[in-house]
Amino acid sequence: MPEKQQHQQENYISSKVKLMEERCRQNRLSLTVQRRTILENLSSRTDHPTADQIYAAIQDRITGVSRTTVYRVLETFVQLGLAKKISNPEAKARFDADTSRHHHAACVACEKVIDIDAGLIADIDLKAADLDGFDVFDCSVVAVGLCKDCRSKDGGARSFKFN
Amino acid sequence: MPEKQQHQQENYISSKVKLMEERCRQNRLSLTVQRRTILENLSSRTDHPTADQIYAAIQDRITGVSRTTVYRVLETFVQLGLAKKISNPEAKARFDADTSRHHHAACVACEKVIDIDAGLIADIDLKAADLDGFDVFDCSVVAVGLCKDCRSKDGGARSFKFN
DNA sequence: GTTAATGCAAAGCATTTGCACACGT
DNA sequence: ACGTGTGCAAATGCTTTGCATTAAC
Repeated sequence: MPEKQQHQQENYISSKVKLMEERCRQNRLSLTVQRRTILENLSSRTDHPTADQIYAAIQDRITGVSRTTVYRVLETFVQLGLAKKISNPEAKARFDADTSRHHHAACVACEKVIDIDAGLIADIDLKAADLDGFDVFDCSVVAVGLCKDCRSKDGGARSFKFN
Repeated sequence: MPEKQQHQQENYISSKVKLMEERCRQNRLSLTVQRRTILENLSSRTDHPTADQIYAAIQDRITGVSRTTVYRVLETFVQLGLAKKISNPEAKARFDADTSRHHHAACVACEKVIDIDAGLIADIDLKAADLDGFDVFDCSVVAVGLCKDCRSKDGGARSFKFN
């Protein structure tokens, strides 16, 4: 890695860690070695690792970390807005007999999935995007949020606060 | 349900079943009660059920169906292009320290997830869509396909053939 | 000193697999 | 008859939970 790029990378990671420290203080969460190490690892990579891949990667840095901790810490990061969990609200496969192109909105509270009519959203044009040789079979929009019913029940409770 | 709507619904379901029969014959797959019942159930609903929800729903229609069969039949339907599996390529949570809006392309073969720069895709405008009171926190495009590497390995093998 | 976080082992779900039997063709 | 599909039970894999111990504030 060229020197300059490496410096930028280090800056990025340390600013991420600083942000975490700030948000942890705001929410009376402890600053632990595990949280720092996991965030450093996650910020240093762009491959969207699974919890287990992070667990494997930090073994040599902290001996004796448990998988459990990795899962818990990552969940905390998501709630603190420091990381995103992708492609998976509630890790269950859902099926749809409607194979025509349309989009989905998933409610984080009740797990309901509603359809969004494709005609009402401008066509997604992937042509301009750099897909690095990716051959796209299917492509759709996934919105994540709170449905009408759950919205009226709890104002969209976010566990932790941050700006 | 109004009479007319019910007729349309029944037509839709039976045409789905006919399509399945056609594609099963094309691929030397047997026409079984289970396949018919599961497809009828899936086509009659718009709530994107999980395998287990379908399993529960068909209990009174075929006593003694097994969960296993429901999973297997649904998988077959996906391969026959009769149904879609949504929000879940490989049911594993993946994390991303980059919380800025961007999109993802997931490879069905190697499970790799690559980023698509949001700037290169026209902004998704959900305003026109009928979201039925849904409060969207986050919204992104998920593309599913074959990455460059896997594309060169196997030509994008599809298990079954259909038009 | 309190409160919160960690590690361990065990439990919990969703999903898959191996194998014998039953069914569709 | 033959090949496929099904059901069962057990296995697998990811993730969560309860509880005692340890670390952070």
